Amino acid sequence: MGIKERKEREKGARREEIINAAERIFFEKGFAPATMDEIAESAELSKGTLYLYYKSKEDLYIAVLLRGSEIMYEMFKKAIATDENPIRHLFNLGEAYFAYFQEQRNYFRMYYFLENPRIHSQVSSEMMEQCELLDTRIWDLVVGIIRRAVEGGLLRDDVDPLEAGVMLWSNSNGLMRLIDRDEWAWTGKHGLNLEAMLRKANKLLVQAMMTEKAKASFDDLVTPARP
Amino acid sequence: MGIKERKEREKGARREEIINAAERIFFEKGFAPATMDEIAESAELSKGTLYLYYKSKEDLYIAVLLRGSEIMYEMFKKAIATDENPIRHLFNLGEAYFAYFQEQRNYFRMYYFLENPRIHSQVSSEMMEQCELLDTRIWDLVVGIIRRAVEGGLLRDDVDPLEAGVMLWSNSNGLMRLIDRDEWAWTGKHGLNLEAMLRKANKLLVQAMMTEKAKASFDDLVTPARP
Amino acid sequence: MGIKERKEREKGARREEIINAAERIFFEKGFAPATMDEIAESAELSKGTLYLYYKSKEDLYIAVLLRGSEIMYEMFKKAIATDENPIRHLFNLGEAYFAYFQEQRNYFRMYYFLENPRIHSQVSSEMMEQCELLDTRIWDLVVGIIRRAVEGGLLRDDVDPLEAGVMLWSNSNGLMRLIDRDEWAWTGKHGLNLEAMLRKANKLLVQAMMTEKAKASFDDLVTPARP
Amino acid sequence: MGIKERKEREKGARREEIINAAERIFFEKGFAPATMDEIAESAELSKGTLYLYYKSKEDLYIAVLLRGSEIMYEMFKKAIATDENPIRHLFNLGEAYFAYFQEQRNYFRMYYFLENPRIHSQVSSEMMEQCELLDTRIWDLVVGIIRRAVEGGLLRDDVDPLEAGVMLWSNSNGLMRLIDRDEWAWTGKHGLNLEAMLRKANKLLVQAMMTEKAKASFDDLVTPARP
DNA sequence: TATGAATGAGCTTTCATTCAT
DNA sequence: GATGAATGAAAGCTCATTCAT
Repeated sequence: MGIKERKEREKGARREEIINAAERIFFEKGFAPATMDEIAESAELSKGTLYLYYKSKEDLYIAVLLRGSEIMYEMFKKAIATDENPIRHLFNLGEAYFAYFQEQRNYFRMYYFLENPRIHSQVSSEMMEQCELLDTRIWDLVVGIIRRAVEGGLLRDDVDPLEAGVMLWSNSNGLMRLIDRDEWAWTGKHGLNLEAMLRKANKLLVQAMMTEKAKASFDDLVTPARP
Repeated sequence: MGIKERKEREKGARREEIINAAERIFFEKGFAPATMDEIAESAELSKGTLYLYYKSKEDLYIAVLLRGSEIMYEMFKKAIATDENPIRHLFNLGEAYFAYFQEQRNYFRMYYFLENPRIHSQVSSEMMEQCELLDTRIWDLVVGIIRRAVEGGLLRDDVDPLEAGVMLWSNSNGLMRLIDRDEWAWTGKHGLNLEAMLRKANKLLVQAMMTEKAKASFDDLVTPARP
Repeated sequence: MGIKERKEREKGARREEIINAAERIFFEKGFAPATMDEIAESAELSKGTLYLYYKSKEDLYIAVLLRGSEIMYEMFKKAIATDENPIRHLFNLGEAYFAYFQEQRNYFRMYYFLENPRIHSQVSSEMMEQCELLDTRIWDLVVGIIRRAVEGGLLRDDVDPLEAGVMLWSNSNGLMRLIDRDEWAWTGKHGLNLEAMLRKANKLLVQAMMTEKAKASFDDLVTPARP
Repeated sequence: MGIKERKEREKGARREEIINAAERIFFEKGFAPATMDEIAESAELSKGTLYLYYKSKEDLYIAVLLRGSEIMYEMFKKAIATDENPIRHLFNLGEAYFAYFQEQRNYFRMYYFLENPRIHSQVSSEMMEQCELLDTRIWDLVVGIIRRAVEGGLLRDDVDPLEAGVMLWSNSNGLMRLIDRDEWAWTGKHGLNLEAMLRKANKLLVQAMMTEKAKASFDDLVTPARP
């Protein structure tokens, strides 16, 4: 009975190896320029074997992407695994997202390059489902935090948790893309500190949604629980 | 000497025709799926002639993009060609950008697809220069408005005009991309009004940068000068 | 000693199952588009097992074909298992072949697709032998009938039984292929009744080979024995 | 003005060269095993150029086939370009078809291999039209001869010209395929003269359709006009 | 200047067959 | 005997770019 299990394990391991290889190539070249030949070679497998484990190049891309989302999810969970107040958690999430952006820049880029609709339309439904599942889990987490902040009287009660989340998220993305693509231009030529701006903009948005009471004790709220 | 001028004029006209054709194709298909054959056919020119006027497919793409920036620049200029106060002008610029996003969606998309690093790296230096020139003109305009708002005591004097501009711009972009790509998901499934959110977020950011005095007369500042 | 027999029986049964599956797939898709994977799946066996029982895809194709020939042979035997006269038997065979064509169209088509020389050259010698064996049995049967007709003074004695058989058979095939492939064209566009033509042509050929005596009593000869 | 013509001529010549090369490869290997690479190499052209002149492998196959049909058409026209009687013309056509079969065996085979429906469905409409045009011309010729024979009182007036033509043609095809595939078996092993049988069967069919008057003077009718 | 024929590298996917377990 | 993972060759088609005319 151990045989079946071992086979399962090996199969899983093989899938891992393939993703590892695909990751190396996609990170380096992006989607279109990457070739299945390169990935196969990098995985030290035949091209045919790749297709034994993943239905298409697009699926493989998504599989790598999912790994990135998984990482992000874990980072987010850890960011709120404290007994701090929701506002603090919200800032923690912002920091976690920024850390993800900085530490896992390759995944971040893959996610954005995903915009190419051609990839989107070729992905198998299984992969799609996994994507959506993970997406949902991440959003649930974020929205949950904001809701708690509203319920706790820290954010104004006319704040829609999802709306607030989307607003902060898209604001972050706008600046992150800037940092990713043009940091040299803005920082070097114009002396901007884009990272600080990102934090500032988010802080402004959050403050604008806070109740008067919360604003009054803002420093307390956003100071790490244990210095 | 008239001959030389005529030749110049004709050359310019031919370049226009080519961009017109390229635009039609790129708008319809995006970068990669568009082919030089299609563009040549649409321009009623031979493929070889295309290369006589533009060095590469990438250059052609950028040429179309530049036209979009030109349009944006004109819209921006018009948006501040009133004798309103700078805060009002700032909101006008925001609206102009949103109008550009809505009315010139094709250019907006082309601009973002530009992120693909492959395109970036193949563009000729002449094109690059033109891009930067136009970029500068647009940013000068935006930054100028914000500077005047600071100088006029409407925005706090610790506000860096460029920083503020970039912040508002990237915040807008983040939400615009969302609208462009996933509006159906966020609006349909979750009932969000992304357009309203965009305006709200920008307003919050601007308010957060306003002086107390300006905030007090906010409604006056942002009400159109003459109804 | 029972063990060996059981094993034999099981082996035979397994071969049957495989042919059943191969048949389903080949009938549906033809030779080239059918894949060993599909056949294996349809047989609920592993691909490797297929190769344990049949040397190649081609062999499997021939194995299915043989089953078709077997059916044809049985139909032919039944067609002459009456105590009618040889001319009647000859027409019975013609009808049997047509019935085979109509009822077992899939086998008929497989047989003709066999013309592809690629298949031919990959078949194992064992399969080839079986093919020839069955072929011989069928031809013996046909030739036997014609010989009896000659010996019985119904067909002219300058008629070579094998030659006559081949003539009738190839004439039938020519029209059957037409029916199978292009019936809609000839029937629909030109109003031909290809089935009637097939019968007519064969009848003409047989009549042309009959003795004067037999021709005189043609109607008696070809009227079913018992109405 | 000569330039345009020369270009036209060269383009035509290039198409010819490509067909020549395709012919060599298709004759040797058949459709599926032939590769565009081989054809390109044989044509001393790049693969891309092939696709400049022909839309697909299938189209190229049909183009070669059309050449075969053209040859057949010319042979048929020549076969009846005498002032002989229609019955004689009919036999001439039979001989011409057999000559085509013998001398242009490769084209004959290509035509039959065409049965593969996969080829059929991929052919461009222009090619299809050309095929049908040529087909029609050939059939018009055959049917015209038979009609004249009926009108001249040589064939019975219940003979449908098209039906008679199809009957003779499919009968011929049945035997030709046999000759092409299995001559060695039937001739070598069983001593049949398939070629003679083909002539005999057709003769029997024609005779069976002749009027009594014509049958009486059969020898006169089918003896070449000028020995 | 304008043409358009020619190039040829490049890419994903399929599948019969093998072989270690 | 049975498995099924792994192979790797094969193949059609596209397209940006060049260059002789």
